[in-house]
This record gives sequence, C-alpha cells and structure tokens, in this order.
Amino acid sequence: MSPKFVDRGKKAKEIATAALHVFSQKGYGASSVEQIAVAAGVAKGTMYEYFPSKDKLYIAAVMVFVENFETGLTERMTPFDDPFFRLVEYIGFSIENCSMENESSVQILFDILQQSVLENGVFYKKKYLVREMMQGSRKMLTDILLEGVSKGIFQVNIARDVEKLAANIIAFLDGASLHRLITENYFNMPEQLTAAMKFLARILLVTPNNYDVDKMIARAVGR
Amino acid sequence: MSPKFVDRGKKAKEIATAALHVFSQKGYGASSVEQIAVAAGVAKGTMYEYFPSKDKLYIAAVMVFVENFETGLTERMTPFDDPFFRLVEYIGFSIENCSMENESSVQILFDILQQSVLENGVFYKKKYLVREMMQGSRKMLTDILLEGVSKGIFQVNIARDVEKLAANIIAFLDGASLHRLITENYFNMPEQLTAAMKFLARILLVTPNNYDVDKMIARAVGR
DNA sequence: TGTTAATTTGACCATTCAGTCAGTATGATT
DNA sequence: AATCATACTGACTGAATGGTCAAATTAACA
Repeated sequence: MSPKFVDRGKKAKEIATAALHVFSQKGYGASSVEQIAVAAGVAKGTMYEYFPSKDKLYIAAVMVFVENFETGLTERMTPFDDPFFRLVEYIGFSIENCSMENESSVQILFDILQQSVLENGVFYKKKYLVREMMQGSRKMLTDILLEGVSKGIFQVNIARDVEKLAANIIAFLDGASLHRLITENYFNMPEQLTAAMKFLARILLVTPNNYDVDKMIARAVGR
Repeated sequence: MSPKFVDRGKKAKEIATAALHVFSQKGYGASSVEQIAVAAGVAKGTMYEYFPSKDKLYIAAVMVFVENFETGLTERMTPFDDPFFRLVEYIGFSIENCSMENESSVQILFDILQQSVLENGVFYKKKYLVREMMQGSRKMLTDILLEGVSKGIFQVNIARDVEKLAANIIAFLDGASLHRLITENYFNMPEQLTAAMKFLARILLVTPNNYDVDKMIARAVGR
C-alpha cells in the first residue's frame, strides 16, 4: 500500500516550458495540445492531469516566460553600477531578445498581447494578469531611472514623470522589436537603438559627453 | 443569351470591408468564413466566388485597412502647413486609432503583425507585403521630417538618418498603442504622447520655445 | 513477489470549420 | 415569355482538435 510518486510541481513546470516553446512558434490558436504533449514527451491525457484546460496551460507557459525574462534581465544588469550602463544593458537585452536566431521570445510576447486584445483571447478578461506580469520589468526600469537621478547622473526633471518615461521606453522597445521582426534586414536593430539611445542620452544625462553611446551599445550587443 | 451582371470589383470590396470588421474583432484564427459571410450578407459559397481562400480574403481585408488608414492620415494632415504641426497630427491620428471606442483599428494592426511573425501566419512567408503596405505611412513621416529640415524648422542633423528616425517614431507609436490596449487606463495615451512629444520637440525643433506642445496635443486629440 | 494507489495512456467523442459542389435564382437580351 | 450565362446558396465532406475516461502501467512498500 504505497503508490508511485512523482514531483508534480516539477513536472508541471517541464510541461509548461515545453508548451512555451510550441506557443511561441505557432501562437496560441495554432498550437494543439497534442503537439505540446509530443514536445513535452507525454500523452495528451497527461496534459490534462496537470492543467485543466489549454487556457490554463497557456497562462502557465506565459508565466515561465516572464520568469525567464526577468531572471535574464536581472543577471545582465547586476554587474553594472552606473545607472546609464544598466539602462544600456536593459536595452541590449531587448535587442538580443529579438535577434533572428532567438525570435521565439518576442513572438510569445506578441502572442500574449494579441490574446489580451482580441475578444476571445485567453487574456481578454484577464488583462490585469498581463499588467501584473509586466510590472516586474517596468519596475526595474523605473528604479534605474530614479537611481540615476539620485546619483546625479540623470537630470532631475525626469523624476517627476518616471513612470511615464519608463512606460514610453518600454513601449518603444516593444514596437522596435516588432518592426524588426517584420522588416527583417531593413530595420537594423543595433543601429536603430543606437540612434534612439543618443536621443535618450541627451535627454537623460546631465553630462552626455562623458559617455560614448556608440561604443556602449556595440559592447552591449556584441555579447 | 445575356447573363445577370454584378460589379464584381465593388462587391469584392464590400466583402473585404465586412471581413475587416470581423477580423479586427476576433483575429484571423478565430474568425470563421461563415461569420464573415453573415456579416457581408452573403452565403459562404459566395465568399469563395470572390476569394479563393480565407488567406486571400484576409489579405484583401488588410489592404482595405491600409487604404483607409492612409486616406485618414492624409486628410488629417493636409490642412496644416507647418511640418511640426503635421507631425503632431500624425501622432494625434495614432492616438485616435487606439482610443477605446475605436479599438478595432489597432487590433487588426496587431493581428497583421502576429500573422507576419508566427510560423503558420498568413504573412509569415510574405513579410514583403506587410513592408510594402507600411511603406506608405512611413514615407509620409519621412517627408514631414525632411520638409521640416528644408524649411529650417527642424534641425539639420536629423536629415542624415531620417529613415531611422521615422522608423523609430513609428515603432514607438505602435508600441504605445499596444501598451495602451493592455494597460487600459493605466497608460494614458494623450499624457504619454505629450511627454514623448516634448522630448521629440527638443530634439527636432530649431526653436522649441516657439511651440506650445501641450496645447497642440490637446487640440489634436480633442478633435 | 504481490499489492495498491498514483500516474499515464491513447482511443474516442463532440464540435468546429475551410472548402466543395450540385442545384437554384437572377436578370439582360432576344 | 423563353433563354442561358452568371451569380448565389447552403448542405455536405473531411480533417483537425479540445477534452474525457476506462484500461494499462508504474514504482514504493510489505
């Protein structure tokens, strides 16, 4: 009288990770539970043992994505002290996340947004979930900006509307990632971002001339 | 010996317009041909009389969208002479296109992008089509910028990388529209764009103090 | 090794949907 | 009114897929 036992939490996460792969390649609608089951190396029935529906499975997969994203972002920024360097890293991470070799990351992001916007989307009635999930990385950015102000590196006046500025920078990065995917070689991400960063440098920094933006971007991207 | 006759071109466009409505509400995947047929007031069979497949129907619908978009944009900008005013109108049009009362317009935009990015999307192998369709509005923006330079209103140095600047502005606008849809009231579009426009004004204008950006945005939005 | 409950499986069901097609309706022309 | 090519219809088909469940498998323990 003692049954077989598996670590259900761990297995659920494995399945969710496999699901993330498939969902990012094909999007929610075109990914079948069967496909995901194959990718996860289990039978379809097992999927429903761990997740009650395709929707819930998707949400779990998205949560894995957000987790990975934030971990990657944090890892990348921690080595740097100067807020402006951290900002460049933040943006560099966005570039990498939409490089052609590694599209899936942006693709799932847009699938998430799609699912929030369309009438019958998974997140249509649950936009608060998406907002919550996005809060993490926005907070990181806000913190960088405020830190820059308090260290006297960024101009004081940005502190008043930090939230707005952060939201705008993220909006721009997402838009840029997106255009990069569509326009392929026509939209050169490092060049575009270098251009944008130069503007940003002029707006943010107290002493713009202390930084060589071109060199910083080049280094951040050529990781 | 003389058959019934209908203006097939006109009817095709009517169907495509109805299709655009449905596609913007539900996205490509979740819109059924039957639904579109009902919306267009014809039978499903008739759809296939005018469009050989759902994909082709989608492309036709998207073309209607792009056409409408460019017409609207042009109409809105023509009354203005000053390039900076035209720029504000350009951006104001983006705001309107993502106001909550009129979401469909942004929604179809993101569906298009989704269809370009996902493996099995309608535009996945036809990204050039999307590029072509987007060229129109990008050209308008480039023209505004160059005109501004040649009239001595915008700084000369932006002329060198106009294309990049234009691409970045559009990327930002798209990203902003997107975030607006998800974050709903948390992302206040006019405020966000006013903030962004102020930065842009400082970067673009030779004499920023000649313009009252707040007032201009307020007017452009309160149309 | 046998027992037992947890775990896994995949055939099956019900539904949805793109696309087809045989037949019906239309209306310009004679 | 009769003709007939064009236009239109909607029932049908075949394939895909979300979700179920009875039966098979597994592994901890006695």
